[in-house]
Amino acid sequence: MTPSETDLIGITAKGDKYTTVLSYLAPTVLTQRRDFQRAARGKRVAMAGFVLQSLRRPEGETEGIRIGYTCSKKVGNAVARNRAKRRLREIARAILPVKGIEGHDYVLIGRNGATANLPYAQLLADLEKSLAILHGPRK
RNA sequence: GCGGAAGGCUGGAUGGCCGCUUUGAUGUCGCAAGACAUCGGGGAGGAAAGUCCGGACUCCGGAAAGAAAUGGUGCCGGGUAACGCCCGGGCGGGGCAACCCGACGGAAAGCGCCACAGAAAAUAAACCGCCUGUCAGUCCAGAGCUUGCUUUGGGCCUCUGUCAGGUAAGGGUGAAACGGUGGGGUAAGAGCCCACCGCGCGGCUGGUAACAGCGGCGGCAUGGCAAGCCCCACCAGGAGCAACGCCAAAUAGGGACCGCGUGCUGUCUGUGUCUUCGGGCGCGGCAGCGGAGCCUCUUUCGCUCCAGCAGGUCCGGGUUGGCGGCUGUAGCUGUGUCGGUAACGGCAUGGUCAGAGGAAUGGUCAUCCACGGGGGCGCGCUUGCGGGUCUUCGGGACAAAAUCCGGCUUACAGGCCUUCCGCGCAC
Repeated sequence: MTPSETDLIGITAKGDKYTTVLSYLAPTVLTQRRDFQRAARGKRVAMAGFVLQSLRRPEGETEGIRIGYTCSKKVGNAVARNRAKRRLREIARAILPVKGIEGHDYVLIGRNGATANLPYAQLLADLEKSLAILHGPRK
């Protein structure tokens, strides 16, 4: 995990191969509890299928986009939680490398029923919309 | 055909695009660890679940035996690595049957409890009742007179009451009332006597056994609850893969060895020193004795300590990260064959391809297939049901590995198969 992260940073620093090697830009996944707790203090946007939290990390920490997923027991049993997390991962994989902003931590939270059942296109659109709400006024 | 009983299988399919994880080969980069690319292989379940039992494995507790405590199991025999599981059998209960269900050892070791109701809930007792006797009245006869009372005698036929005794048939209560039914017997009754049933004891026969059958004896003793405590037999040391091992980092001050030092007695062709040459004293090694510690206790064996310390050298508890443990073997399973009623076991042969780790095994779209609802068309007939076809809408049970096996329990849409039972119809 740690070597891949440094490698990724090395290549993005060169800059030029941006579009061809999208997979290089795959966001690092959050695992530590304290990262989730810190992100929870940041901005949040609630959509029908999920809740998005976002926080700009302080200067000097690791670079790149980081993303975490949370599905509590409110979402359902283990099968329902797994399905919700997988759909959240898919929309994050499709949107974040393009629309996400360097140096931010994002946390996607699953919602009971909706995350697993809403149409996929709506989830994609909602994630774009929520990122625009988070980053829009600042620019 | 309808209604059941038992057992087993299955748990959507195909394709396009985009991913995740593991692994093999090749290539590129890199000192290396490794990273990336291309091609190829693998990637949830019958319950993966509940975490309820039994193990494997790992660590901890000095070893073994016994005891106590605690917990569990509980008809008999077999299977198994083991089990509280499975198979077969017995007994009891349910069902017309197929079949199903069973905390199924002991209540004459002891304690405790048995609500309400009822006279009485356990060394039996006696409320109503039934019967016998005594006395009084009633009854019969006589006498007196105030003519409905007094008194004398008789009787026990009828009834009423008091008292004394017999009885437990009947009544009523209850989940349960001190054997049941019938007959004899009696003042009324009663195992008081008899027959059958039940129960107990001992015998024979069958069975490995649980148990069953047969005939004998005993007049009947032993109410129920052990799912209240308990007794008996058997089984269990504790904790768990977040076990545990290794590596690195930073950190904290624990342990081992060396040095100096160390109960008593004996011993040493060890050694130092003193000597009057007998030996004394010190140090060291070994043995014994005593004391202390070592699973809750006891015994035996074993181990450690019995003096600590200014010092020197080495190791490193817990934490974080990484690697291992980690998936193939008491294996599991298909087929054949042999033994066994069966569970299962032996032999031969084939397959065995999840291994994540804040946790992959997917996301999405299309078509099809189950299934459900609506509508159209035509068909059968028991006239409002059956099945056919077309179209449209909905729509996919329960539930996701987390060290691994054997079980149990619980959840589960729809579909499929086999065997058996009862009823109806036809032959």
